[in-house]
Amino acid sequence: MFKPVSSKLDVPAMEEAVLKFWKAQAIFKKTVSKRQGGQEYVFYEGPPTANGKPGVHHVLARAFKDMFPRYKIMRGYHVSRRGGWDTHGLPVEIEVEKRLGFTNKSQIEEYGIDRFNKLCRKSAFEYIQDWEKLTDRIAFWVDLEDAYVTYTNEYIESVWWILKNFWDKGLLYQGYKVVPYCPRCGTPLSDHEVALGYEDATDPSIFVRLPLVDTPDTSLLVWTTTPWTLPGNVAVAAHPDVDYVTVERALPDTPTGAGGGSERLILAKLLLEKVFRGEEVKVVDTFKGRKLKGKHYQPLFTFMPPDKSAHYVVLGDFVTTQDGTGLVHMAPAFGAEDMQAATTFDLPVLMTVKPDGTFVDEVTPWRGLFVKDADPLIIQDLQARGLLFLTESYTHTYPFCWRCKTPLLYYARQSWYIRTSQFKERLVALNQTINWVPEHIKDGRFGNWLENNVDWALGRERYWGTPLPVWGCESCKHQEAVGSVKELSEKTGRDLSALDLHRPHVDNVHWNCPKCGGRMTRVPELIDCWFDSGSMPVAQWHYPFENQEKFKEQFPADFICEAVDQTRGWFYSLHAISALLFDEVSYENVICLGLILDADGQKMSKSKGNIIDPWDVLDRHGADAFRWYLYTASPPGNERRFSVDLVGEVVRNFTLTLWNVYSFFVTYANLDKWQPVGQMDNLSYDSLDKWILSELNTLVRDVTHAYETYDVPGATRPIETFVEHLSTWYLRRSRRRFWKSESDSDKQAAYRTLYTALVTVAKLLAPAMPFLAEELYQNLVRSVDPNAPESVHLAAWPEADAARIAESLNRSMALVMKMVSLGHSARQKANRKVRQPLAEAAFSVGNLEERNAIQAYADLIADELNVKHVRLLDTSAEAVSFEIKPLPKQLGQKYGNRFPAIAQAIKSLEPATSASALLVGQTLKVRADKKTYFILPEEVEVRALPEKALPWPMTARTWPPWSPT
RNA sequence: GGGCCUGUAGCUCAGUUGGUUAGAGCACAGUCCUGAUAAGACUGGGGUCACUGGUUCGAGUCCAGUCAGGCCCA
Repeated sequence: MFKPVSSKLDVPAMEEAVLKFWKAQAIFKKTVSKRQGGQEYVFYEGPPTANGKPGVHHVLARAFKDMFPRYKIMRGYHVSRRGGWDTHGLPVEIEVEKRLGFTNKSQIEEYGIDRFNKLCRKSAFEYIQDWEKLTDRIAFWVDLEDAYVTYTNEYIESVWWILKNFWDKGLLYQGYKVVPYCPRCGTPLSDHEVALGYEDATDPSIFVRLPLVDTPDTSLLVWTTTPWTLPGNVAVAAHPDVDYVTVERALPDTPTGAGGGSERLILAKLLLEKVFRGEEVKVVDTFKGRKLKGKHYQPLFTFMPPDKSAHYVVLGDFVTTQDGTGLVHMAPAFGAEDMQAATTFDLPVLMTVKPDGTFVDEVTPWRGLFVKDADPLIIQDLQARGLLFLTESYTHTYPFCWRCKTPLLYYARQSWYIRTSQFKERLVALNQTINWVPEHIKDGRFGNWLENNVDWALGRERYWGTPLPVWGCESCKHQEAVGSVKELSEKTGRDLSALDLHRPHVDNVHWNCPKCGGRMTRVPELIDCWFDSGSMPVAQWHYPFENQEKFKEQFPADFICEAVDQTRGWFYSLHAISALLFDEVSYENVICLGLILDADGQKMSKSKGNIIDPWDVLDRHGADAFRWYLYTASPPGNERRFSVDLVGEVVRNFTLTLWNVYSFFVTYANLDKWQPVGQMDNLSYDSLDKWILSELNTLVRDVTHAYETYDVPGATRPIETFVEHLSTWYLRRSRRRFWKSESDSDKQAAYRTLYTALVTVAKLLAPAMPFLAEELYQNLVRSVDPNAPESVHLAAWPEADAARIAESLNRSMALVMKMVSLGHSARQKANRKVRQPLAEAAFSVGNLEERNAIQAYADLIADELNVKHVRLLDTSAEAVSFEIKPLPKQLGQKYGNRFPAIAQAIKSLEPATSASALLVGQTLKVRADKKTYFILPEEVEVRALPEKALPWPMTARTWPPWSPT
């Protein structure tokens, strides 16, 4: 006996019961332990920060992360699924700062870094119980008991080992980085902070002449909205492949008395109109930008003598012809691209501005003046010297400090870098071996990001994070990197194994400089916390200090999965670190998820108040429906609109349909005391059984293939279609077989077929709907077979039986369903209820396979339509009217632009004559455009129409007339 | 401002290398069925395929541009 099943289903209650069962029997642990020795399948969990409540987007990621390990376990693989927590970084610090009411970094130092970091450590796990509860409820099976935590000494030590490795290879260096910087607060701002402060601002927009040294009366014309950066100018950039022109223009009289005459200006050809706006200028020369390379110009200002060659034209692809003149003024201290160019071309960096945002003393006229306030004075100066071509104002969005509203400056600060750009080629090549879902990320967003790789800016001037393990001598500047605690102990001669590797403790570790005997002190920086998470393949095992074997076994990952915002985050940091460290990829397959939007397509955010609490969904509709919705609603890479009601639809449409079939089966199987014993081969299956078994095995084949290729909709949507067919066609058509009193072999076959379908569906469903699958499995399998695996998640994945797949049978039944549907439609149109028996349904179908199908299933169709007879029409004899439709695909491709005329000519022929010729395979002769064409039978479609227009719609090659009794 | 993605029915989504009259589910209305009944069958209304232009005999599909939304970067 199966456990009796109510046709009513309380989803959340069922799921809670399954959860209890899993917990009581430690099923998750068994899915790991029972596969010991199986081939390893490696999944990396991208560590979340648990200092905020988990939301719907976390359910999304975890649902997708969960299904593949479950699938692989059913295929016999061993999957560790170790969890992890990301605990460092600015978000944690900001949270604590807010709580303490701090607005400024110096307050943290006054408060004490030690105390501050203790609070951060706590805050990082603020919501850990929420996370654990949700993870449990949605059945994301991940090992949280043994999760790695990025703030542990072991983790940090492994990160240090990586950094030391990079140091030894010469990949770690100190350089300038241009950062958004608030001169009032005296601190750089993170991207996150910059994003808070964008406002519309009006700045000067000026065009300036830079006279060429060796070409008289000729100047480069450059454009800037930050005149204060001009004293820092060291070069001008031009695009090598853009067309530039030299123009000649009459020089107006000027206040300086330089009146009359003419001048020559150089600028991009495309921007002529924008710059001169109708002024008559004469183009005297046109050339590619690369011709300008190396041309020297007279510096605008000479306050600071450059220590390297400067004031000439360099070439760069970053130059655009959107605005300005196509010649870009470069001040490396005040622009990221400028700094990049300075590195590339070995240009000097002129620091004309002090950290408080005022000019240095060398800039004599404006010394001590806030740079933005100096803009008008600089413009005046240029004007007076005849160097100003044009000045106006320009409104654009510009970042301001979110605390104090001071305009931010882009300002060069010293920072630490990793030479990733040196490995660009390898990063790109390795990426080509990764399977990206969706595919466009590989060469699109991620590929572009790698192509434009710049060195990884590693340093952070913060408190709560992994300290950069570089010590420098206070006197001779000698620097050393430290790769382990042991090494640190050896250097200091003290046992430091108990040292907390965070600030401020590591800052208090000193030793004597081996070069000069001076004091070695750690550099102040922490590292970017993305480096922490990207180190996870190594650091989660405390490799290489421990777990050598474990690491080898668990690297690289077969599968990772995160949302698209991780392209430059975790996806990159994992990729970059393993490429530099091992010259290998760290993941082979990756699903990159789109973001979740609210029902109006807006991003969910706390400030908009449009956050959906995942518990609202779980409590109403359960985890299975939630997961199923996420898998089936749209492809994983798409953004998705989300609402609680959409999940409810899954329950009504899919869960309940399947449940109805299941409860029907259990009800009647119990009445008949039917048990799934004996062989399934020696039963007399009827055609319906054979069909649904064929569909079932097709389903197994397709779903398996989809799982193997990380195609989530392909692994789920077909199950919906199958269950729909199982319920509304197989079961509806087979009910009488279950009801009848005698227990003949037909009934046995029906039970066996339905049972097989349900059990197989339960298994196919297990990775996606783990609860419902378990519920079905326990009752259908475990209750009758105590030797079966204890859980569906320990069962073997079904194998498709190719011998049972009959594609032609699948096609035939699809046709039969369509015929029946047309029959119903005809009844409806003619107002003949199904209850009223009719004498005959006659079908006109074209090809032989379809004719055979209708004959084979004539009884079924007759029963379904309540007619005495099903008959095939003999088109040539019975259908007295024809329509000839030219097929554009065939004729269009063959005849191109003559197609419309030919189509017209075909239609104007007498249809009956054409049809009779075509139906016996003859060609059709038509004249169009004074030419003769021979139309082949396969190039047109012959439609048979009933003699008089009947009131139901025709579909291609098919129509069912009826004759009332 | 740049890169990538998205835009098809009220909602969620399909739509093959360009090819007949653009589909499905849900929702709504009507009819039927009823020994699964919070299920099922059929019908109907509902679309300027975001917009503009181009290529083509033919564009939801290809190209260019615009608009809207999203993410990342500046």
